[in-house]
Amino acid sequence: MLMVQYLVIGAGEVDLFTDPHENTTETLLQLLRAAVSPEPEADGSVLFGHLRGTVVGLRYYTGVVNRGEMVGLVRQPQNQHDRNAVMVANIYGNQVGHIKRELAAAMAYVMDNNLAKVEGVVPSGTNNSFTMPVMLSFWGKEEHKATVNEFMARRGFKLNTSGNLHIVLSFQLRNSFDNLFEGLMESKDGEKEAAKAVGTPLLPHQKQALSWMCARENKSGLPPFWEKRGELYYNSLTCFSAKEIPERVRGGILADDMGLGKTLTTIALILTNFHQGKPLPVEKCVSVVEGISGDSSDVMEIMDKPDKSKNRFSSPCFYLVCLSDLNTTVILVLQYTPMNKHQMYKFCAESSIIESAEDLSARTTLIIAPLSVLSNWLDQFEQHVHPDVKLNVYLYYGSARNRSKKFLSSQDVVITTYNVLSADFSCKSKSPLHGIDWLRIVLDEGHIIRNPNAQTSKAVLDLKAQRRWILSGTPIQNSVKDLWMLLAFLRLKPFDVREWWNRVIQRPVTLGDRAGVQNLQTLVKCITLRRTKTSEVNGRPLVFLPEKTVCVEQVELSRTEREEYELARNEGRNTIRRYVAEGTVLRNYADVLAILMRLRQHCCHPDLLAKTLSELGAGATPAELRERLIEKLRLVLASGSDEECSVCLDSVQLPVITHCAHVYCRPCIAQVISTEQVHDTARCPLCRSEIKTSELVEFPQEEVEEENTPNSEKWRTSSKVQALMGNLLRLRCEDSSIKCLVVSQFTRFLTILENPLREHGFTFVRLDGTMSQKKRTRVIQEFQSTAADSPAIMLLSLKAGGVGLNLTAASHVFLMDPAWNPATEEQCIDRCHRLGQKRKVVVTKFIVKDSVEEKMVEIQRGKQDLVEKAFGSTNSDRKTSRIDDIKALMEL
DNA sequence: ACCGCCGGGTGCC
DNA sequence: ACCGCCGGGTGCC
Repeated sequence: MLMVQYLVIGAGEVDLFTDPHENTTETLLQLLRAAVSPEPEADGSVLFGHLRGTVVGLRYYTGVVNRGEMVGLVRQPQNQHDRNAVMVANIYGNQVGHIKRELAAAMAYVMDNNLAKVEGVVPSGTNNSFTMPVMLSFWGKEEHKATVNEFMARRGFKLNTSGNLHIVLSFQLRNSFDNLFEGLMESKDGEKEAAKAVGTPLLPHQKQALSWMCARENKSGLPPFWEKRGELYYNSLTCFSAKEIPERVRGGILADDMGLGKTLTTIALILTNFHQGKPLPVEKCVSVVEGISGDSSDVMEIMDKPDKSKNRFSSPCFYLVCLSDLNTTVILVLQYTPMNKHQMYKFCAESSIIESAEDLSARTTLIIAPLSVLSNWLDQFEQHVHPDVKLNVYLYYGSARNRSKKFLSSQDVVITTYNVLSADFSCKSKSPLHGIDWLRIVLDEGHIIRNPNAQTSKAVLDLKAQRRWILSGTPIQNSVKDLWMLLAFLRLKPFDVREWWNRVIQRPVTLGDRAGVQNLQTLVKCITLRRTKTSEVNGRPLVFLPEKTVCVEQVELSRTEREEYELARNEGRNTIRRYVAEGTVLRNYADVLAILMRLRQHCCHPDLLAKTLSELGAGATPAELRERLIEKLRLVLASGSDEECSVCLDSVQLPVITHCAHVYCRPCIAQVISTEQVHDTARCPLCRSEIKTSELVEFPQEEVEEENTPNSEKWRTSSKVQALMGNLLRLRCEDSSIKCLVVSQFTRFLTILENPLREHGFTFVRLDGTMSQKKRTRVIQEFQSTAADSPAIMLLSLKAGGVGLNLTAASHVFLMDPAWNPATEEQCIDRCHRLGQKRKVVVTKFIVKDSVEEKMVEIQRGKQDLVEKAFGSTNSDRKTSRIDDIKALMEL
């Protein structure tokens, strides 16, 4: 019940109590179910046609709509008068009326059976006080089109399939076009000085970001696409209007490239912008001499006059002090806290005395970050908060974490991880994080929540806060879809409800509508600040980064290696050729990946192959089948292909493999199965084989990658290893202080590389995904150390650690094998080519000549082009492009 | 007149 | 609702 109430608030500023006739809770639950459930995606839907219908009963409800406004159609199966009822609501969820009975009966069948989704636009608005027309458009899967149109026609409602609805739509879009620049009026150019409590001077672009962030938190302009029309506020995209000023998003997305100081800027924001633009009152640790010149007339004693004959500060006492510091005169209450030998005083700024109780209720900023960057946050607070300032930062992590709401909300900053938050959320009533009204929430690497089905995302969405920020170097990774969750988190109305997002942004964009793309851009620009490493302020680059050169070093295979490679290639090519001819490439995707994988391993080192070749025969028993599937799952995940789940189009989380060997996130495929099962047997979204929940195979928990360390007696080299060692030895001669990253997707290759490194007396450390957080931090510290005996080389698994890792001690990067996704490589390079790098960065990519690796590089290039075009690639595009990729890789 | 016509009452689902 | 529909009152022109 708690959840229901909260969601109601989340869906829009709905007044629960104005109209007793409205069954608001039920209505909104349905809207929200539509928003959260994996309804047939807008981008997969086709228009069946449209129909002019009638909305009746207007006089019974308070919801008002304008000419051209979009309305929501919600089934009301519980309606006492008619179980076919379809209610009409505006964007805030206020009921406008009902669909006329006969039409509602027909629509109810179509809607309840998920044959189509119906959307409405009211061409005339509520002129008439009794009824009004509504333009209904039916959307759904192609295969349901005929069924729906026939059914509706039989009931006497013939869908019009020639397009006059587009007139309505384009009218709306042109309408919004006029206001395109309104949201951009807010200048991003101003600079703001940070509060004194920030110990590190900000760079100009960081002051700019601070200024922008403060403005976003404090100013109360209208959100994008809203304008004032007389007494009302009007949304030009949905044509919705409201009496109350639409709540502005207090926060946004800081999407600067990594290395530009998002963390520092955020710390500055926390210290600089408390309530009403005033700095956060913080405890100051000052010595007696500095803090108060005892005779100063500025100091007014207000309590318990200290006995001057004794130690002046022997007992707790309070002073009222006026200081002309911090640009403004501030009255401070000083409290002596006797436990610290350095004479600690607690300063409470004037604001905290005068402020209303309401403001005081929220003082804490909650920072949620991936585990890998937790320590970075703590370091940065340590580093950037002025040493005289005692900021209360609490790390909410570990089993001994303090779960007291009172304690947490008295902190200045609480830091936690997505996992902890998500774990707490699973028992929501007990989650202290969900019981606090935060001043501000900061999501570090906020793109983590872009899959709305993920438990973590739900946990994040359910937090209460006045201000919300997303920090992310890559806010859009795959498609426009990624953005929805971010906007929902920011409570960007009305797009936090999925239907309006789909109708106004997502569908127009996926259909290639230019105005749709414009609107999206406007929307994003309004709430996002993004600078890249190459951006400039006043004609100067933001940061001075040393030059970076990337060179490809071709590796020639030895004769034996070449022979083995060609053998494997021909065999694989025949298999894939057969799949292509049969049209079963996707059905045999795991096999295809296995073939490619083997070729890629051949290019690196023959010993990589040993294990994966142990293909079991045609296993007949379920146990054997399971074993093989686990093996394939391992293969798919280890292949570094950045496998994405075809349901959420995101990289797989909680991977499971189907019997047809396709990998999905467990929640995603479970949802697909439960939805499809209702009418039919569930089918694999990729190859249409029948699938069952009970047959999903996941990675066994106990499965720990047992390193069959190739013992050094049997150790042999390979052409690629030789190429690397040649470079490393040369570099060591040139300058022994140079540090290198040696990167591979195959952790077993890293293990193999340990042999020649030891042989040649290199000191090295290793960082891969299997290491505990503690070990990681230690390894990074060791490597970053400038001590003479510190490691010169880091063996790094491509995906380890994720973004945010700081490896600036290295200036040379060796990418041992190409990745499918060039962004992964870029991210990896950026770990050393970032703020703090003093040397020129040299990146060497090893590519085996005449091999699958060369083909991969070609495809990479193609994908980057695609990424630059940004939007538009649909799911089916992806599938065909993937098959094309495979063909190209095998030169078919 | 087991009709038509008139005019008042009435009105979502 | 300046409608449609219902049902009661009414009944040549």
